[in-house]
Amino acid sequence: MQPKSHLDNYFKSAFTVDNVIFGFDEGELKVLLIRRSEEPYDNYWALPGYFVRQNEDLDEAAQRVLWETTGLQNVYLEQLRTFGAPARHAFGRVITVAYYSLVKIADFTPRADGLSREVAWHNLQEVGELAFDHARILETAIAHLQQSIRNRPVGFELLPPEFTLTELQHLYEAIWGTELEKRNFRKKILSMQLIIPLDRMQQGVSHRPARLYRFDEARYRALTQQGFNFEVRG
Amino acid sequence: MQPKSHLDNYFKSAFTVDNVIFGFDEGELKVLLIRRSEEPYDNYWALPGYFVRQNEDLDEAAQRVLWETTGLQNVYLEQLRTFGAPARHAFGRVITVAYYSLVKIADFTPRADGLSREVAWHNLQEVGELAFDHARILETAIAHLQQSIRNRPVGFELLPPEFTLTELQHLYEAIWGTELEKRNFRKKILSMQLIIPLDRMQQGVSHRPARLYRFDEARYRALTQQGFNFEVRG
DNA sequence: ACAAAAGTGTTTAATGTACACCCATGG
DNA sequence: CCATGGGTGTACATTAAACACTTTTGT
Repeated sequence: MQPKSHLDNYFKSAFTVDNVIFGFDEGELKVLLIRRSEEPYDNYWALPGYFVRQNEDLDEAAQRVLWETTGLQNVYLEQLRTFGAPARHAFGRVITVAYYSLVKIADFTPRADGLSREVAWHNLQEVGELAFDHARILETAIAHLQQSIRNRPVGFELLPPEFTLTELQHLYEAIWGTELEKRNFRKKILSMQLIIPLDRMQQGVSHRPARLYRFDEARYRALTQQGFNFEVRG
Repeated sequence: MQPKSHLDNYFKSAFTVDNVIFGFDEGELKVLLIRRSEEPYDNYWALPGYFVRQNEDLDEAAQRVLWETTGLQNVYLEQLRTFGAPARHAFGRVITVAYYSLVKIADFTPRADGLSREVAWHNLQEVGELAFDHARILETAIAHLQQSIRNRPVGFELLPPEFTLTELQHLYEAIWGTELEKRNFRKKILSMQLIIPLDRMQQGVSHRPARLYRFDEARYRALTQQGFNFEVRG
């Protein structure tokens, strides 16, 4: 590093990452929030996030901070957008890079950690006031998710490796807040030939067990490069 | 401001904005680059960008910096993505918020300003080595543009207020690098009822003058809120 | 045998695709 | 009167949308 004096004034900012973790469980779309244990906004519900360290890449930081605030690990995170209004943080200039993700709640047991008093899944409708500009970040994330699931198979990256068609359908329904027609949904999804039927079946349900499928990632990459457009409509 | 000592270490970063300005002229898609007049990467071609001031919002900064480096003003800019690899800047930790835009080249006369030696439009194919990670930022912007023009009427926000259908079609063709069928393109665009035919015609062309249209922004907002999906295919 | 969700096919409507000619203007 | 791009309609193929019943399993 060889700082130049006329630039010194610029090296006085901090930046954070904030994670919007959508959880999908029993057909419900939820968001993971922490209750803060630090000023400012001590005790408020907030998105799990914290400062990025000097030698850390943004994606890494998002992973680490999520781990430190909620105990969640190895979550697929995607950068959403950066929020940087000058007065958004009381302690100085802090811009935040927002990430978002969608995980299957059953796979994760979040717990409060050093940087939070409490961690909980909240129904999207029941989110009250949030710290900082987190309400706006959350809105942006919801809008982005609804858009992006339309044209890219986001769902597959976020569902468990093996899933049933009904689970996949419920995911779309939860995100869009609409109902889809079972036969048409299946026809459309299967016609893309992007998911592979497995020999395994659902276990331990008290009705006819559904077939499990997995996403054909190799084929998806190949098709995408040829200009293929994955598209599911609401 | 009431800085807390245990957080002081975090307030040592700087952030910049970098603008990917796509220009559209005579059916060609180009990108606006500056030749830097400062270390690091003195003399290299780069995206127009600079440090964000302490009391400036990000969107504002993008506008200002574009003005200072190229003389361009009132350009529609949209946030693209933030790049923050720890070693991407030699003088310290600098993350950059990338913006992108598409302007009609004829409307703007960029000129070198205080922060650049030279400003020029480059064909996308003829961009050589760039400063910092700007090549990667440019790639990301291209991919994003190709995607986003599919589902949102980005073109309208970026074309001049009055345009012909052929201009609109050329825009799509330039971005996707494909040819579109004239009749079908028109049918599709007109069937959305999102553009309004004007009484005015093109002037000073040595062939039948084309009708001018303008985008119906109010109707677009109304439809979008009802879940309407603008879609044009390549 | 019943409850509960899985799974499947066909008809109709809407949309996309391919294609060729006349029109208005300037030079 | 010629060159140039503007503008249009129709037939055919593909895709979306609507809709009801049979199958498999656990209890």
